[in-house]
Amino acid sequence: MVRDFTKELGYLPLGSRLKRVGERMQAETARFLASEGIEQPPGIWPLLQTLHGEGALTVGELATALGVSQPGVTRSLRQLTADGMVKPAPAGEDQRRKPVMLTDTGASVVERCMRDLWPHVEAAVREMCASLDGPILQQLDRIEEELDSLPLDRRVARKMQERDDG
Amino acid sequence: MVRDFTKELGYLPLGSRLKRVGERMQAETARFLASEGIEQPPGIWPLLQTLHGEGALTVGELATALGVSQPGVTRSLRQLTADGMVKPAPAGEDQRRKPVMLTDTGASVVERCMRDLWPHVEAAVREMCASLDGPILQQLDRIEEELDSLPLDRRVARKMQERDDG
DNA sequence: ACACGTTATATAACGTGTTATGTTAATATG
DNA sequence: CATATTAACATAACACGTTATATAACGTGT
Repeated sequence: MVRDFTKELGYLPLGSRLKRVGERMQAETARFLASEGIEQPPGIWPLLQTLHGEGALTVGELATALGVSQPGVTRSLRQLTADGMVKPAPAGEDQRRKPVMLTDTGASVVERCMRDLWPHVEAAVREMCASLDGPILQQLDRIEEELDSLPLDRRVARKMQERDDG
Repeated sequence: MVRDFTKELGYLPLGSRLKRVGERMQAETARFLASEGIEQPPGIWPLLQTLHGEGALTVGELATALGVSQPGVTRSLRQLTADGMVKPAPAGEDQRRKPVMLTDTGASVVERCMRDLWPHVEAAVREMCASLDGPILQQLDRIEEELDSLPLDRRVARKMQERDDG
């Protein structure tokens, strides 16, 4: 068995470990969503949520708000447009600016998530983190252990079940 | 100005935020390393460190130890071989297995990092996290604030300077 | 009116991760 | 021994992020 060097090097690999744990949580959340019939990739939700909250935004505004690159937003919007989730919004005077907004379909998908799914995801994550305390490295250790013992999609599904039972 | 929805949704976007902060720290560490003449991408160091600690490992052993996909390891090793950092290791009886090990060049690069660079990176990260306390979401908020006020490469460079001065 | 600098977005190219698949070697089974 | 199954790794294809660049639109100064 190979030693796990990331645990031996203290704070040195903190960035790497944060990234790994984050990706793992995103993947497990996506697995749960897929089981609920929602196939959008994990990274798209900050964008959809922001559009839902703000109404119409341009590529650049989204990129700045989300802290991602502009071509990445362009690409995501191209896909979401093809999926019928977003559409061009009424433009102002400046023809360079291309505001977009959610379609009715997109809005109803986001609203369904906000009403039916996110509360359980949030509760499952919060509950998993509730007993965590101390330095961030220790908290990461513990989150990894928790996910090893019960992945996030299973935790959320259990939350849904409690709701159905209660 | 667009509202930052990730901060409003509590624990829901924890995975996404962990990933973002982790990537940011990795990018800033890579910037520091580049300033020291080391151009290996951030993701390669766990692999190099593991080879340095273990001697020779196969693709599958590395993939399992690092928690990444086997083709990803294959690709990384292809590049590292081209860079002269790793080479094939003496094989056993099983002709399917292709163990690799660090070259002398690779080992000396890793050792230079371990001796001269990682201690400062680790100290900078540890110092940045030293005053953090409480739930992980709050710690992430604080790390982001710390990185906003002084990026990691600048923190490490400062650590190097203190060493030079002291 | 025109020249030039800046802004907004699309596109190109690249890097880095994954899953799926193909090939070869080794092992298990009847 | 022959065949089926599994293991190990390379390769193919794709997804998703980035930086660099191209193009169009806009603003400013002369």
